[in-house]
Amino acid sequence: MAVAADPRACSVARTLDIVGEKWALLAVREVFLGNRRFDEMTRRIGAPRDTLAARLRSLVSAGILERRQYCDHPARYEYRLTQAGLELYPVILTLMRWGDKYLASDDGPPMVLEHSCGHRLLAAVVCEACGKPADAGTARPVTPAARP
Amino acid sequence: MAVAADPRACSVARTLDIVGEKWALLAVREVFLGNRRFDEMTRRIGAPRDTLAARLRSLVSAGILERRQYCDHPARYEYRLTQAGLELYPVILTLMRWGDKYLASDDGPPMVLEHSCGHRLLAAVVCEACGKPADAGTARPVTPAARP
DNA sequence: CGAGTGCGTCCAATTTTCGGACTAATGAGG
DNA sequence: CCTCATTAGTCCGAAAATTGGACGCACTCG
Repeated sequence: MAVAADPRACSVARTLDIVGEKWALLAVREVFLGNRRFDEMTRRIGAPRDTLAARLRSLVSAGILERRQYCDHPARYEYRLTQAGLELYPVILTLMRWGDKYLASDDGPPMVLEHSCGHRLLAAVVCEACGKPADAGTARPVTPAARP
Repeated sequence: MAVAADPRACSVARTLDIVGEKWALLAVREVFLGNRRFDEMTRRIGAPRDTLAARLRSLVSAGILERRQYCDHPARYEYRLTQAGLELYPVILTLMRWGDKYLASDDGPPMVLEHSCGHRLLAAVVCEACGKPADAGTARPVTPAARP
């Protein structure tokens, strides 16, 4: 039998290497909320400027944000979401939903996604076939069969 | 006008205070995969034993995991998901899906969720009313109206 | 007895984070 | 002209967290 699998190489771990840190995801949240500028972000997030600057650099180099000049003379930059960044929405939404449910939320969701039909959008776990939302009860984790 | 809102109090930030760190979420992933024991976790996750021990303690005190004795004499403990922990599944799933899509995944998803009907479960953004999955195009972020 | 398993703790060295001060370029107000 | 405010960072020293490896203890198995 093979030796015990060393650190699992998995998509969750790889993703967390990039965004698995408080400030990173909060920076992405801020951009979603429309605050694309460094100063505003530090204020709304509460992160040390130093740390946020480092985080933004790594998010840019990971292709999640794009640093774009919006003013010439006192060259100023802002951050925008790339396609990859936009698709982090479900991650942020699921985190928010969990927090809304389990952590006293005296202020409610900081943001709401609206469907074209005008209703709220939620991040849910749904069945590929039925399309129906699944409760924890109806779900069953399946570990990929061990290779022979 | 009020002074610029200090660090936003939001569910995303509160949630990340607890699980917003690589090892924490990876520990939860391992328990989902059925590895409830300390030693096995350190091996599969690749975290320093010290750090993992600290993370497990904080996950327990946050009510996400439960530390339970499974052997008397050489008192041994294992970790199990509470209800709150179980409901982190969507978070892990969305992270996994993002990683599958954007980070070269030479090994595929490390786990699959199965619906009671036998099909795969996916994390999707769906409309609260229609229940239909929404593409990025049909979604529009709405910032809560600024209070007067 | 000696080795192995399981769940941690302890430690010293390194790395990160923190928060406040500081810079540089520009515009606004008096 | 002089000063203050804005914006996007950088620099710094102190404090905290992380790391990896060694160690401890309570067993069991052969």
